[in-house]
Amino acid sequence: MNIENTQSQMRKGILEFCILSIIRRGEAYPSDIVDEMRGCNLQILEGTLYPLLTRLKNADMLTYRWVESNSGPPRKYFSLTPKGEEFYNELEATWNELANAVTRLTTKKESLVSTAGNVSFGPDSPNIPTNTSTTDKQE
Amino acid sequence: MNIENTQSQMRKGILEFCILSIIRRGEAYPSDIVDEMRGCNLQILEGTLYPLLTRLKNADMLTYRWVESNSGPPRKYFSLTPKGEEFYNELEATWNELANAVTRLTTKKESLVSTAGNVSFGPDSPNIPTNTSTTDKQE
DNA sequence: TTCAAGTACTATACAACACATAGTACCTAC
DNA sequence: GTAGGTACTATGTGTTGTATAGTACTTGAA
Repeated sequence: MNIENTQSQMRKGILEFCILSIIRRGEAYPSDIVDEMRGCNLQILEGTLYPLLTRLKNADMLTYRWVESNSGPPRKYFSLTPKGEEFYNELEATWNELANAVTRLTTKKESLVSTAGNVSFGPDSPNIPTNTSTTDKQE
Repeated sequence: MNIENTQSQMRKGILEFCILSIIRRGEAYPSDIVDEMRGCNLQILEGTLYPLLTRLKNADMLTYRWVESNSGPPRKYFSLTPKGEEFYNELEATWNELANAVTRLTTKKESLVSTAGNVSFGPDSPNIPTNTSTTDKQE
């Protein structure tokens, strides 16, 4: 439970969305995409991107065409299919809902919950430990 | 690659953040949290929440105290530890960065990439298929 | 011509996590 | 004391990002 891991989890959820967004603006091949992402402070690795593109292609969200390069092997330039466009739109809606929900949650004031203070402890509850803040591991 | 799955992936990354945010406003027990999340259109299930809380507690981000209920067994009321506060602040910063990055990506205009049109096809490239839009599965 | 270096893509094993599901313990009420 | 509800626990599964190694093509220099 380190911070890097959690940050990576956050990124993870929106990777597809970001990649589709980049491709949506115009054909792109993997290195383009990596550069774009990095330019927006979004880490992504080859080992992540290639499988993801393959998955999207096999789901008929993307197509590609081979384009020769003058500095190395040919490249796969990806673009969105109609189905991919539709998918992207749904993801965009989802993202907006999510961002709204987070904003609502994090900006809400306190004292909506926390009725716990009114409930009295049970002095004779059979299995309830009496210490207020427990630190015992129980796995 | 259905939309529900991807939406779930998006949620996944921010679950910890949201839960910490709720607890941060005041002590809460699991059902409180589920209700709060649902109230913000954020689906979460028991089977997800309980392991997550246990993980956070074992990482010393949360503590709990037992509080008797007058309608069932006693409840674990969770609250943030200092370490948890710190963790939350880092997550908040990460979320803001991420949200910014997505905004930048999705609102960027086209025509920054897509220089692909200028590159000519190689008619004699050995292993390059000549069809423009491929649909072959290759796994 | 052949060998090295760089670029582009592929394949495989691994770890983290949400989710589904079943199970246990406690409480209240009839 | 037994049934039903609430709170929490335990285990297995599928998806997916990541790490790492490997293959194929191109260019350029010895």
